[in-house]
Amino acid sequence: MTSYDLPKTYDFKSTEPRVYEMWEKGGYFQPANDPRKPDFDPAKKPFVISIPPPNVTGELHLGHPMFVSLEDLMIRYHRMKGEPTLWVPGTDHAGIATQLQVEKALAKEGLTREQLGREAFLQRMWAWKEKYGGIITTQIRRLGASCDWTRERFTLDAGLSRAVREAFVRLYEKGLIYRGPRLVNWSPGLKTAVSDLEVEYSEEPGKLYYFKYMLADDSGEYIPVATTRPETILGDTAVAVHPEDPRYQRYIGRQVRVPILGREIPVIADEYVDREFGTGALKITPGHDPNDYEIGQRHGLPVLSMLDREAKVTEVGGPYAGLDRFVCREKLWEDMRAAGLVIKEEPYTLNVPRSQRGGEIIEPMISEQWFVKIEPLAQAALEAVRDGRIRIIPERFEKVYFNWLENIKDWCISRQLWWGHRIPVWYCDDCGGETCARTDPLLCAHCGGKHIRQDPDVLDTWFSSGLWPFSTLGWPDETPDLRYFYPTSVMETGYDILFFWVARMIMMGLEFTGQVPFHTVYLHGLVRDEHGRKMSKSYGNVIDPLVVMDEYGTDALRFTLLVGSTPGQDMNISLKKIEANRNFANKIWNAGRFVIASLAALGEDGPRTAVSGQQSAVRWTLADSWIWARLQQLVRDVERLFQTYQFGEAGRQIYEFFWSEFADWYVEVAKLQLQDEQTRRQTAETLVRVLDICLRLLHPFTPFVTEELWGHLRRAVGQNPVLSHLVKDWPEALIIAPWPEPRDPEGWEAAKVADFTLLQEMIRTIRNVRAEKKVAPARRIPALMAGGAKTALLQEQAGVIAALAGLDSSALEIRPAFESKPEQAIALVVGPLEIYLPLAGMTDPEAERARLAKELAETEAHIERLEKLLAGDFAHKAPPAVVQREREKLAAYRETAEKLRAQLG
RNA sequence: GGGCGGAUAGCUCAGUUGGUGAGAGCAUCUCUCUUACACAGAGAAGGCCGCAGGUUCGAGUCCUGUUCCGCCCACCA
Repeated sequence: MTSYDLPKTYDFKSTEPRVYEMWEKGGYFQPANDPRKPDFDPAKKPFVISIPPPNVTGELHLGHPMFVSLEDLMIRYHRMKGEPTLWVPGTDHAGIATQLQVEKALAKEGLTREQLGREAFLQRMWAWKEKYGGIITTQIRRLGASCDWTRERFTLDAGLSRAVREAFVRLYEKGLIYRGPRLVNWSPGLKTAVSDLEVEYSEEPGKLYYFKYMLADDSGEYIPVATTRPETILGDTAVAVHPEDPRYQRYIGRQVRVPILGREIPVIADEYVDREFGTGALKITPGHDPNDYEIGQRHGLPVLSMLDREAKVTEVGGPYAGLDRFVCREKLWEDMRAAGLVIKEEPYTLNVPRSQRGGEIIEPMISEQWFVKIEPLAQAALEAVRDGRIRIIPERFEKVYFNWLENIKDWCISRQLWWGHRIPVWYCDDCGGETCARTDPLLCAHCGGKHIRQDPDVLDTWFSSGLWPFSTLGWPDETPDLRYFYPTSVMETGYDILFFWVARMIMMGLEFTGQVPFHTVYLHGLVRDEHGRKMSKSYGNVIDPLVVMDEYGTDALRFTLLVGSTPGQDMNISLKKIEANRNFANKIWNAGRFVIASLAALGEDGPRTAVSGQQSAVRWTLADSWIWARLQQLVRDVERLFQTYQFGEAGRQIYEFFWSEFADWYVEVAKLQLQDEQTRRQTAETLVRVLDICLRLLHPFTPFVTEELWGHLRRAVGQNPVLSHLVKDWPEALIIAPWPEPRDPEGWEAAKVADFTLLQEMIRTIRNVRAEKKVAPARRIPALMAGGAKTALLQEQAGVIAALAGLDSSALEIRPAFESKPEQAIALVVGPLEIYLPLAGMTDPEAERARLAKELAETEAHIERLEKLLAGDFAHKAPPAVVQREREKLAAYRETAEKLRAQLG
């Protein structure tokens, strides 16, 4: 006999690392682990996901478990379906974020990157990456991610750098990349340009400053102007009024004098000006405001840059040169007040642009930058979603996507950083020509001169991530991987990077490969704390996934995230939920222990049973039939839900089935059936088969506990002389076990389910009364039952009923009907059944009558409602099946009412 | 200014072709250490499904309007 000694509580701590190692070493994460199968079976359609590459030195937060759980779930599901399945892992160099980390470390040594120099700084960067780069992938492994680590990539590695270079050059040659001075969002702290997406606006209290723009003719007249940024007065090159504004019409074309500086600038007319706002006159600073820039272009105004890279005033600002922008604001305003130019200040709520990274105020500034002419790319990307080649889940994000692409502006791709892909363009000192090349050139392509210098800037991080789905598969080379696995299948990521990343991948994928990079985009929501607040260190509400995994196990965390989230919807997480799911993992474990233990008992007398010819014509018990039918229904539902990306609902249904039907009911009945020589074997077999299928269904959700338990089950069944045939075709690990196939329901199923459901109702009713009457749980009580048409069922199930309802089976009497109702008994009616519990001394006739009367009244109310319903339009307008169902309900209520009346009578 | 999402039990949330007695987990109350599990079992209580209209035989589910909360985009000084 086999002795199994599994711990009472699932030990995730020792299990998880062992199981993960087994998977990874076993090669199961690679598309074809079976040596007999070729890697690239042309007959099969592969399922492929590119991981959203985390920042190479980033810290693990709940966003990671979210996407890892979802993607691993899909990957495991498809792998179990036997599809060649590939999940490409990797990390992102994350330009600004990573560079900032290293600069911060340098600052502790009192150093800046400028002091170190570009080359030495980059060495530090790489050293940093080597030191911390492995942490995040180790943590992602801990989450159970079944990525193919042999294909791991990094956005700055040689292959991907070549892809970036190729992409840039192609766009350049096509004329889709250009360089020029433009007004861009400048981050003075980071000293780089950032894209529109990297600017966040926040409402903050500020002031609206009113002042006088004096006419230059010394007439003493002035135009009142209001501004929120007085320091930009130093860069003004015009004052604009509405052409039809009677207040200011006479000034149009005249000159006014810039306060303090005394420069003369024109008064211009432009329809852009809103007469209602402020004073109706607008100062124009083309060098530091996007709208003013536009107006300036229209009127041919000069552009002055009054701030430098660090947001200090330039020589344009005359006496204020060198001052910080905010110091200048104060100082200039004071000086203007002294000069009598100030009218007033008003409190005003500003929408302040801030850097998504550093948080400091973004300053619009003119600078020389590289741009991608995005319009043609955007058109193709719009088309791909419009015509359904790409589907976004949830669908409403398609609208958001359209809206963004339809109003897109050119993409500023250059960054004044050092950590990243350097712009592959060289400038010639001799002829001034520009050389853009796939490999570093030695000579100028125009004049052949050798005095060339590479552009100092690097590319926006998202430029390289935009290539991710194909660059990781070998592009620009036509590798076997690229041919077989591209386009990928699903892009799963957070909705917060729909524009940053998803849209750009689609644009670049279409541009460079002519194909969509994936056919489905699945967007998950953000993870928030249990009251829906954003997690942040300052709130102190951060849940650290590592701590959670330590305390509750990875499966609990994964299951919580998977079951608690709906696509595109933010989710609130709490330790309470994780704890509940830790309990579920333990439930799985213990149900498994029970099944395995039941085998051991069977093994002892197994051969005897086999010899006696039990295996022929096994008659399933009601419970066997019921659980099997319910399981088949579950398999069908789960399949449908997976196909429609409703993973959370699928998880909930498996949970519900496993706990409330399998563990709470079937296992309880099985305890009886295992004691009976007649049913022992089939019960063990049913337990094994149901558990097996449940573990397969659960595996994508909770891979560790299911793999571990399945291994134990497989071994135990394999060693069992009676049932070993059950595991003949089980593979060596659950991760590659075939996914349960849905089958159409068989004819007998509905009736068996209905019978068992009636039994459950009856048992619950008896338990309820026992609890109400405070009958000691251990006390076995007698019962009389009138079964009517269900008498045979009840007689057959007497053992189950007695055991689960706590009845004394020697005092359980089941007949079709009773002539007269027993005295001194509690009467219960469950559908067509009458039950009497003769609890001597515990019954109060008056209370009993009241209880029955109340039940009757409720039943009659139901009858009345249904009669009315069936008499109306419902009967001929609703589908027949629905009407039939209501008719049956009505009949059942009538039967119940009749019994109740008889008992009261 | 434009768009989107949420509002269902005390709390956090499910509820996807509208089908007619509204679900889960946690919390609460009562009982039980019954040989898988106290990270458990049995039972109970708890909900004009935001509000107002409409469509329909039938609405938590579809339409219109509305209130509150949140998010995204745009950026009128």
